[in-house]
Amino acid sequence: MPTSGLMPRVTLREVADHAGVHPATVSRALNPETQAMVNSETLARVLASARELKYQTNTIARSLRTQRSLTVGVLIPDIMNPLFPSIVRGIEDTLDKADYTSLIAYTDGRADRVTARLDRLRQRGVDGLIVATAQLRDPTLEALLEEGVAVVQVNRRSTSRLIPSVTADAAGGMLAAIRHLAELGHERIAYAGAPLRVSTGRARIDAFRRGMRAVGLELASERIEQTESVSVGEGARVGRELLERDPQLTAIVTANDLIALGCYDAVREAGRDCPADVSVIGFNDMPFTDRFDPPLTSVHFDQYEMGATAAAMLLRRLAGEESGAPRVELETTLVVRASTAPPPRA
Amino acid sequence: MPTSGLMPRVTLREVADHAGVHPATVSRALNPETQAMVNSETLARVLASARELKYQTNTIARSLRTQRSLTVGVLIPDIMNPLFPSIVRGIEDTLDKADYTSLIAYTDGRADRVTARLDRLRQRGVDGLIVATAQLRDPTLEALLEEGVAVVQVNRRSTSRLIPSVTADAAGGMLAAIRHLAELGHERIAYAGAPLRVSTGRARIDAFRRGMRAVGLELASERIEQTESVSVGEGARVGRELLERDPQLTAIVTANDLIALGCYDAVREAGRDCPADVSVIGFNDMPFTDRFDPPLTSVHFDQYEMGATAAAMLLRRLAGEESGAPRVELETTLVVRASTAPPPRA
DNA sequence: CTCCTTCTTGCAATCGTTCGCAGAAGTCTG
DNA sequence: CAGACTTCTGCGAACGATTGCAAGAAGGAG
Repeated sequence: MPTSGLMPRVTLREVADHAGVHPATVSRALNPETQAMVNSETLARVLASARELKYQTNTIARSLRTQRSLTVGVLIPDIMNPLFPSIVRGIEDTLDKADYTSLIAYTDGRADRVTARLDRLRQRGVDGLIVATAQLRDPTLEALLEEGVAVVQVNRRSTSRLIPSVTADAAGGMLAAIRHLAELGHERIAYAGAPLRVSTGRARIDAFRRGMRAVGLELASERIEQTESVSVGEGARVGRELLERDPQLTAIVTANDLIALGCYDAVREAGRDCPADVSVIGFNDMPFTDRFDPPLTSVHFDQYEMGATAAAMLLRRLAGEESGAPRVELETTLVVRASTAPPPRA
Repeated sequence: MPTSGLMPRVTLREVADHAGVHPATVSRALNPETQAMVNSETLARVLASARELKYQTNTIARSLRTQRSLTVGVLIPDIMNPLFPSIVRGIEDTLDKADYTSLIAYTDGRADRVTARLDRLRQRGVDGLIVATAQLRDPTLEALLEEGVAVVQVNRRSTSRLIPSVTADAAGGMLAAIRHLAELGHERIAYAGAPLRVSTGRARIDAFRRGMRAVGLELASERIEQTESVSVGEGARVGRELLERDPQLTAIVTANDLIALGCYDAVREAGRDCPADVSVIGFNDMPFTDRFDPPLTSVHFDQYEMGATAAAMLLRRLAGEESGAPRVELETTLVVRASTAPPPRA
């Protein structure tokens, strides 16, 4: 009859009986907050009993009583995108230190799944949420805000200034990318962006435009295009489009490493070479970019750190220590590798 | 006063009052199992009330009462290893269909963290476990088995034949890899393996030995070495070692793509070229291997499928439909890319 | 010796469900 | 029309912890 499941078997009551005290006393003895209330002699006895019986608090029972689950929901668009494991890891580690556990939910970028996942998480009684799926205009998030749910956005953010967020500094990264290309001598620079309905898409195209102006280069609308979704395939499609519209372009700046990979394909299909004929720059500097062929020049930021600070912000909020809605922007730097080179001589 | 948390606010009792019935009736009406017990008229009324009040069951309360959390713990050595996101995704998707949720825990491959994570999961009352961290001799797993906990191993497995597992067919993959090299004309083939304390390390070196014998090639012990851990750095170390011991070797078969990447580095450092001078073959065929420089020839298996079948096995076990301990081996195939070529002419 | 603190512990209610048991209708059979 | 049977719903006790309240003991002040 091996079907005991993993539920902890020894209860508070049993420890109490063993130590000859009331369950309430055991509860107090085991909780650091209330430990001071109990006589040091009894405390020792209770602790000994607990250890002997290998007592473990039943989190479920506690949560029911205290109305706090010590659990945080994490909404991720797609775990297959190599950007997210590092972020998740940062979240996980910091929550862990505060005895919180994270419940991760994947949405595949589909809005209907967002609500479904959200309901699921709510049913499980999460105390707060970290959301990496924010749309620029996101009614779902605003509804959560209305309800007074603790929410923090990571990587992407919505227009609502009331929800805290941790994002990467698009302006700095883009400017560095464009400067780098300009210094190499590029002039006809194209942009392959992410969908405008998410903040990263929006912020990065804005940053691209400003950056081009800043270095005094021409902004031709035929050299700017967005993908429908963030994927290698879409990147290839847009890359082809750009190369067709302006065969003279010598560089493509992208909003994302996956899109950049797609552009590699497009360049190759057009019978050209990266970086000899066309330079390509990515964004995010996801793991293994240095291994690609050619190694990808990309805008880098600390992804682990992004997750960690988002989690820390949420914890502060849950502890009631923070009531504002800070918008943290993480520093970005350009990592130059081999996908960028001087333009071919005309 | 925005601190309501995410706990569902409307309770069964409120729905009952609204519908003019007893809470127990609402409970029965909402549970598919017991729905048949309630009169269709009352059923309709209760359902209407529930919908109107947007009732959502409080999973925590239910779990406390039923002693089942509908939660499964997943132990992963390292989420940063690109092999695991796909597996996790497969697990997640199949659990989801059965209304189970997964609690993911990362161990960083450290044994002490395994027990800590396990205690954590147990406190949270998981119904079963999917373990990707198994050591070949794993007392922890055996202890769990003793306790009658439902456990399934994925990717790696321990020696205990009592615990179900889903792994990749090492023999088939290795043989295909060696055949491929032999056909290209290689003779001095080296092996860079994973640690022998995990089953993948053990199984793959055995498979390598058998494969070499099968095609009639010499098995020189100086051309066989294992890493201490599964990482690019360790792969490079072992690669260097192998190249130093036998500078004449023309191919390296590895137990893992990360190790293969390390071998790329070692080959390059030795002033040689892959694949012109040294061919390299990986194992796992993780995402983006086709993007590496050169694109990596690797032994492939369906990682998503691996996670999915492991989850399905656990679910069956939890439903009491399965009492044996099946050991599923997933088919492996060699994906030939550009890291393998004929050996240089002597 | 009484009154008032301070410390320590026990009592019992509560969190939101589920489920065994029992009872109230209603139906059927002979 | 009595008795047996089915169908439906309510009652109340769990599940395992936490916590406000009260009470007993001990000690000090007046």
